[in-house]
Amino acid sequence: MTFVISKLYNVITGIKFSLNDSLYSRDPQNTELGQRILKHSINLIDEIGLEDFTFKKLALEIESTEASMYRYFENKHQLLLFLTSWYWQWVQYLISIHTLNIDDPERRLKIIIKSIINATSENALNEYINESLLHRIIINESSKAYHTHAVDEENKHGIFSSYKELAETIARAILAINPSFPYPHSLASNMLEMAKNQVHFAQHLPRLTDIKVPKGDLSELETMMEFFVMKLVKD
Amino acid sequence: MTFVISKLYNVITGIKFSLNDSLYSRDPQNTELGQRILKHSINLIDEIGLEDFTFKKLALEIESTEASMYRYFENKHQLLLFLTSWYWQWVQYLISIHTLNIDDPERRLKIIIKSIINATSENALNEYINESLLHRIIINESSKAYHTHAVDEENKHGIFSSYKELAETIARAILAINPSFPYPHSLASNMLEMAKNQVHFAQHLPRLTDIKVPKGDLSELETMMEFFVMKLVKD
DNA sequence: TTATTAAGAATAGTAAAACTATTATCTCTA
DNA sequence: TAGAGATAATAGTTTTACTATTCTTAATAA
Repeated sequence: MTFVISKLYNVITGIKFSLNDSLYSRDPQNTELGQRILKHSINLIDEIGLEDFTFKKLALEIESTEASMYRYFENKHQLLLFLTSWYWQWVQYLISIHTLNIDDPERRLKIIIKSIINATSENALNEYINESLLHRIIINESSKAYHTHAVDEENKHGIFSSYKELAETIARAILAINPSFPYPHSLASNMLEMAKNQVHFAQHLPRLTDIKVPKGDLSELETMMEFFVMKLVKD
Repeated sequence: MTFVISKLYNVITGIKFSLNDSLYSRDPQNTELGQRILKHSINLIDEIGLEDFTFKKLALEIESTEASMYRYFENKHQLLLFLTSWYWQWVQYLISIHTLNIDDPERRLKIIIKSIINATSENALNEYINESLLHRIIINESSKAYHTHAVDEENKHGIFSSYKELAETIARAILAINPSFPYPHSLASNMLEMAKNQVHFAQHLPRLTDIKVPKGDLSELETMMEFFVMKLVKD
């Protein structure tokens, strides 16, 4: 019996990404407490927002201690960086799966758009990350990850590489359709930002958008994104 | 002599906008200390970033007290909201001047693009707001203004109306070119966001863009924005 | 001229956030 | 069974983000 419990203690379930060392003090994916930190921080940030989120509140939720949180992440900003990186790797992973045998460049790009937008509804088959809530955090909080005075320093440590690699993937797909398109990287990053912002606007500042997101249904966003991207990319 | 000093004390110089009541506790544009708060907060936020910025440091800079800062703004988030609102009203004002006698819709939209991008180089003729630094703050920090758990509450109080009115102006200009364009508001907000993000990326995460901003020269951004917008809007 | 008001300064707090350090305990593994 | 690694428990410190109160001075209105 104790054997089962002690074994359970170390079981790592589902998908796990290799993330840059600088995104944590100790990799939370590898321990039970680490996974609980991820799970509950996603719940709590979604619930009260990053500003009001503290390690003390998180520890209370988990029934652990503040000090234990600090063994995994230096501060809540690093935790946010971890969560966003994880998310972008997840999107990258979904794109690679869904475009595996697709040769038509236009179909590829459309699948990429779909993957960016619907990453939330696919299940990572790990128990500690709720992609749907994480998606909401990405929409609401992720811009804070790179809008900071420490961007350059953090960038040197490779903190943003998953985001940049995802943008590179999209840029390549754009060029596959139109090799002379002059702004593939700008369009790629703009697609990612637009996918976030337009949902946020639809939900909070509806005069800033023309789409609706009824009950989280993102199909209007997908139609619009396709319209924008295809009109721009095609000759 | 005392007369001159006491009179100087109350001189309000240059342009002044009427901003929503909820953006301050006491309108900083109306007093000497208020103007110094605006001026030095712009300098200080630009220098150390919003995260490290505190009213204590600001008071030290101004040689006033923390408590006095709180008589103008409830907290630093409200100060950020004030600065961003001021900036968007400033851009709106520039657009209205520059498009005054322009009837050709395409020329109008191009002037709008130019105004959004080059708002920084025009002088407001008031001494307490440095538009160039403020523009950098907008680029680096303004997204934090509406990415907060209190968006809905703040939106109810009309906090974001200058941004929304500016977007509405742009949307109308888009429809003037192509009345059947299906996403005028989304394109308008995306233009504003893109103008910020692409500069930020060029300066800090260059793999996310194709433009360069050498020594703050924004001409490549303008060319790209025109390309994107015109290709999308025109039939 | 004086009384009133408003602006700002000075002082002195508090509560919470954001950490850090130390020691103890517990469990797994060698 | 000893040692390593993970987590807990405890107890701090510093800084931030405020609030409250009193005092002084300047502007203004009667």
